Amino acid sequence: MISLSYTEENYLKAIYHLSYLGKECITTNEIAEMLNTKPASVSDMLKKLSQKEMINYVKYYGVEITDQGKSCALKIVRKHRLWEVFLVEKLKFNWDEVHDVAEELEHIQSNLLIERLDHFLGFPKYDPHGDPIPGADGLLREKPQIGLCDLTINDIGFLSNVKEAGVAFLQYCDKVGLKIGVKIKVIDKVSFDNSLEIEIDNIKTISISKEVSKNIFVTR
Amino acid sequence: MISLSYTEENYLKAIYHLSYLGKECITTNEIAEMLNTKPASVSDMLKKLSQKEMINYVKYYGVEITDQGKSCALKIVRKHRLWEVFLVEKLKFNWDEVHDVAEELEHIQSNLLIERLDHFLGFPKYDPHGDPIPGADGLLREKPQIGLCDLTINDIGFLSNVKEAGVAFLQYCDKVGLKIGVKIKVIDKVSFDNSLEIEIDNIKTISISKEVSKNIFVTR
DNA sequence: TAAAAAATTTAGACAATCCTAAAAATATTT
DNA sequence: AAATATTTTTAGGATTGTCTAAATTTTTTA
Repeated sequence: MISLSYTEENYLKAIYHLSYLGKECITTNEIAEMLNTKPASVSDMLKKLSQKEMINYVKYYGVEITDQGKSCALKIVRKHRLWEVFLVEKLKFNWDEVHDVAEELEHIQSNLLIERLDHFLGFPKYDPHGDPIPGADGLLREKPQIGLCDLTINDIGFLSNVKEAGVAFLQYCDKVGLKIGVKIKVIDKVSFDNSLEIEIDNIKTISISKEVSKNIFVTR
Repeated sequence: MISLSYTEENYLKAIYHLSYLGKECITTNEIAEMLNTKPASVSDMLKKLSQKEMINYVKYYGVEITDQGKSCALKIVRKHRLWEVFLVEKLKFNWDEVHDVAEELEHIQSNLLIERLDHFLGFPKYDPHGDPIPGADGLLREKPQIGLCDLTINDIGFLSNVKEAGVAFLQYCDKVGLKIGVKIKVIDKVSFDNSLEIEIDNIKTISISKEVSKNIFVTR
């Protein structure tokens, strides 16, 4: 088992997340932006991760994660999401408070720890934001989900996932009643700005902007 | 609040633990040995910790922890011991498995996390080895305890603490039935090698060496 | 398609932390 | 108290990861 430093883990995770968005090729600038660092630092690190065969790196062209790299990244993601569940379910954190702490906890090295934690939490399948938790086998089982912005009038879905873990966004969701599991019905779509009028749990109707609807996913 | 790096925290904690043993002055070599590093590295770090006013450092003479340093160290110790309780109570670790993981977890930076963890665990006063957990106020409340080796024949005590967190020692304790809370009665003391014959919980009688009895503490 | 703009990499420095080897200070022994 | 031994510090170098500035490559634009 190849071991990665704290920093290498963070780079690999960023590359994983970027490649997860369907991009075929990830650029140096994207990584730098995601990690709040400079492109020059990214270039240095790409060489190292390439040497460790976590990525395929072609100078000036871009980066692609290898199977080994993906497997390592998924282990980190698994830890991150399990810790998020712990923080929310057991320690009563709000879903907008967990990210930074989980960002630290995900680097703790102990298989026993993480398997026991998984057991303790009752083998959860999703984290507090609705993201799937990779299994101990390193597999990510996804449920098919649709962006709220892609629904049409009278479509119904159940809120399954929010992308964008920012505090402001999550607090906004809390405020208007957008929680994992609520039933959402699209009442109207304003073609001018692509804002949506939606009904939540048959109770209340609110209007949300395109920016918000892009970050919310539902299952049908 | 002055912030310390992961490494600085480890040095400070080592200095705290060494000074806790009643030493007035801690030497470079002792620290190096405790941290499995070289004296030269220790000298470098002492300069830094001295600049941050965590210690009083007199070249060639030795080191003394300041009030500020002690307060920082106690926060780390608090985190370490709370995590140990979590691992044993909630995740069903054995007491000989917790040290290394807690050694990592103690560096996670989040007051909210540690206060919520404390709450979740029911505000425990002692860790799985019987060591007192410093309060959120940074105070360490101790119970008076006596080394098992200092008891005399027919004395009775309750096992409250084991020093020496080594795996081998803790597994030995498990094997012979020495757990926190058991009642110990001194049956005989062999003057030749200072080994003890003790009765545990009125049930069984075993013989333990001086080395073992030195690491076991009881309350009366 | 040639020039300009943007992205990327390299070169060289810096900070933290570690090390080895040598120098300096302290402690011990005779 | 001088010689020896031990401890501690300094000097200088390695490593990891960061950065800025300059050089290089790719992309865009005119």
